[in-house]
Order: sequence, then C-alpha cells, then structure tokens
Amino acid sequence: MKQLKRIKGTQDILPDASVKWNALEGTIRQVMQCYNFSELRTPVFEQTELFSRGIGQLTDIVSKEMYTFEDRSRKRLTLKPEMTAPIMRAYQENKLYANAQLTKVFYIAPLFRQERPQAGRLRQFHQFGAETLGSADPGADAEIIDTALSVYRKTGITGLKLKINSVGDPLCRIPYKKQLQEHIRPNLEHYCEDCQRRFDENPMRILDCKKETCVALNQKAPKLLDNLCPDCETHYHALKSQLKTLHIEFEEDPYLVRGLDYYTRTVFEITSDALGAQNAICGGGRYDLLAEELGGLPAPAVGFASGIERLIMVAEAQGVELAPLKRLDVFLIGMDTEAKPLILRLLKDIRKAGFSADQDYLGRSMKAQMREANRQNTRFVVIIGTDEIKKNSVSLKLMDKGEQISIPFDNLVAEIKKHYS
RNA sequence: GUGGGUGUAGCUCAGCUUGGUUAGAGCGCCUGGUUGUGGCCCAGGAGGUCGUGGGUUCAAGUCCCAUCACUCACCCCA
Repeated sequence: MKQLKRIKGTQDILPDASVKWNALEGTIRQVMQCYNFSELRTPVFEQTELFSRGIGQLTDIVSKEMYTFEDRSRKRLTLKPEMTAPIMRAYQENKLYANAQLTKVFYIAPLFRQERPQAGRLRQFHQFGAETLGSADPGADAEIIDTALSVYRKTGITGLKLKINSVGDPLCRIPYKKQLQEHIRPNLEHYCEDCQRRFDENPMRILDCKKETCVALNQKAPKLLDNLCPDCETHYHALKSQLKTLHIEFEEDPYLVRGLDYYTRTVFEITSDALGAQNAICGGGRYDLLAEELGGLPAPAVGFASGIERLIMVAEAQGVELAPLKRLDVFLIGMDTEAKPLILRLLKDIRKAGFSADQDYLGRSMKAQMREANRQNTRFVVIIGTDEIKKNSVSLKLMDKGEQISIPFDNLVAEIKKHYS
C-alpha cells in the first residue's frame, strides 16, 4: 500500500524541534507580559470576506494564495493567511474597546498560504505578533517595534536590521500616486513587465523593484517621504525620535512598501542576512483605516508579525540554542522479577515529587538499559537487584560523577533532591 | 504560474563522467569484550524495491525518455 505523506509545504515538528518551539513560545509570552500585551486567540478559519475586504482584493495573498473552500452550507471560508484582520474582527465583534480605551494583544498562531514552498516559506507556517488598537500615538508604533526586538534579544539571535518608512495616509498618498504615475508614464515601456503590470494596481511597488534597469529609472522618482502631509510628517518624526531615545538603530528606506493594502503611515521590516531569499523575519506597521474598512467604528492601530520558522532558522544559522539540552532526571532498572513492583512504586513516587523518570519496557539487558539511560542524558540511575532487596536498599548512580551509592529504600526521593543540581 | 538542482542504508553522502564480481563510507542502531553498570576504545552484526515506470544493451545505481517527490530561486511575503 502506498505510504501516506504530509501535504506539500507542511512540516512535522519532531520531538527534538518541539523543545525549541516550546522554549521560544515561552520567551515570547514572557516578553509580551513585560510589555503588557494579553493573548488573543482567534479561530483558524474565517469568512472569506474578512480577508478580501481587509487585506485588499488586489494583493497577492487574496488574489492567489488563500486556502478558500465552501462548507456544507455553501459558506465561503478561508484558512487565515494573516492575523491582523482576524484580530481587528475580534476586537470589534467583542467590543473590546468598551472595556478599555486602549487594547494591547499578542498572538502565536498557525497561518496558511498556498504558495510555492521555498526556504523560509511554508504553506502552513507560524507567526507571533502584537497589535495595539485604539491609539494613533507614535509611541505605540515605537513600542511595537521595541517589543519585537526585545523578543529577538531574549532569544539570543543577533545581526538584525530594522528598516522603517512612512506610506502616509489617503490625504497624501492619493495625490502622490498620481504624481508618481505622471513621472513614470513617459518611460513606462522601459520598465520590466512586472512593473508595467504594477503601474495601475500599485505604482508604489515599482519603487521597490530590484531589477537594475528599474532601479536606475527610479533614481529621479519623487519620494512619498518628501510629500507627506503635515500630520503624517509629524507622526513619522516623532517615531524616529522615540526610536532614538530607545537606542534602537534603524535605517530609513523610502522604497519600503508593504504588500498589504491596509497600511497607513508607519511601515517597517526587520531582516536577517542569515536567511535566504526570504530574509524578512518581521514586518508590520500602522493600519488606521482597517477598522472602518471592516465596517466597525474607527480605531487607529499598529502591529507587527514575525515568522517563527524564520526566527528558528536564524537561531540555527547562528548556533544559538533556543532550549537547554534535554535531560531525564531518573532512569530505574529492576534486575529481576522481584524488583519490578518495587521499581514501579519508586517510579511513581519520583514522578510525584516532580522529577522526570522512566524505565525500560523492552526487556533489555542491564548494559543496554545503562546505555539507554546514557543516551537520554540521565542524571541518576536507580538500580534494584537481589543484593539491594536483601538489604532493603537501592543503588543510586550519579551519572555525571560516575559514583554509585547505596541508600535505604525509603530515602530515595530525599537523596535525589540532595544530589540534584 | 516560470526556471535551476537533487532523489542510493534511520541520517549525511560517495559510486554515475569512462555500463561489467556479492552496491560502499561516516554517524546512528544492535550484540559482545564486564556472573549486575553508561560515556571512550576494540571486535562483530542487522539494515538498501539504488524515487517510480518504460527504453537501449549480452549486461543499467551508472546511458536515454517519461513521471512523481523533494529542494532552491523568480513573483510575493513572515
């Protein structure tokens, strides 16, 4: 019979890896708590309309990457491809703004996009992120960036680059787009195919093209940063000054454009050159218009999203251990049938005391069991054989020191506590 | 959707150019060297439809075609 396989672009997180995932999720929760973000969990699927309306019809995500299907009642559902829209939906639906003027939430969640997989890009992948809803203050933007960077610092990864930009708001962006199109139009035929396609859909993306000819043509193009309206200008400057106060290094990239429609004003990206072509480990920005787009009350908001798989890739490339080496506290060996019930009792007692403990279930020789204990990086081995039974004692081997001591049967747990380090 | 690369032991890979004994290595695993004692060392052992299907040939892991899978990159994104 044919062996069943996991579907393309998905991953089994095996025991060796899941230890790292758990440790990483732990540091994420810890940092989020310090910054006073609370967890918000949303369903894995939503009405398709949430994303088509929230993210934008013309974006790649909505136009060609969503896992969309009909349920039995012919409702159009979509496996969530990103978290911002669901968070905003939940914020409005549950009227979180009624409890507090300001809502700060974080999430750790699986997301789904049907793309061609490559290094750092899976069809089911995971992001953590934070969103501050209800504030238009540039301080919220700075805090969001600081939060992401704090998580990275805590994990131990280094060498990350922060790029920031402002994409303005409709007030400055709409006239700017026209100005940009006018500038490009005379030379449009010299631009690459992709850029020609972008001309009507999303002219600002043309500035982000990496093709040499396009980069050259873009040299003299007007920059949105030079054409911000006074309010956006003020916001952007306040953000930069707060980042400086926080001693956060950043690079201004006037061509940084994010692919999602809902961004206004602040956008940013954090990259690592330890990654391959997909070098962004974090992306985010402000989305003051999304709330209304989804049919709710106006609510300015800012957030970031960070790829967990990519973070782990960076850690691996840099030799950063996300989790300490796994150790088993106690391995118990019963030498004959008389010892078995005693071992079983001790195993239970040791576990009850909070230590990790295990025994052999394969009927292996003592030598093989010792090897097994060693393989599992065990701290203590407890041995009971006829000698021990006669003396109503157990042998406790301290594996790191190689020493072995004989102790009374009932003192075992206390003795383990004493030698545990 | 487009282009490149790779499929040989549980894992990482050699062998393919120049077809020809029983297809190899390292790591891992198992057994023994110790009547009940791990790591290091030594000795031995198990484990392979050479991705799949077809073709060429006296002979195919090796050459040709097809197909599938994986992978990297483009587009775009975390």
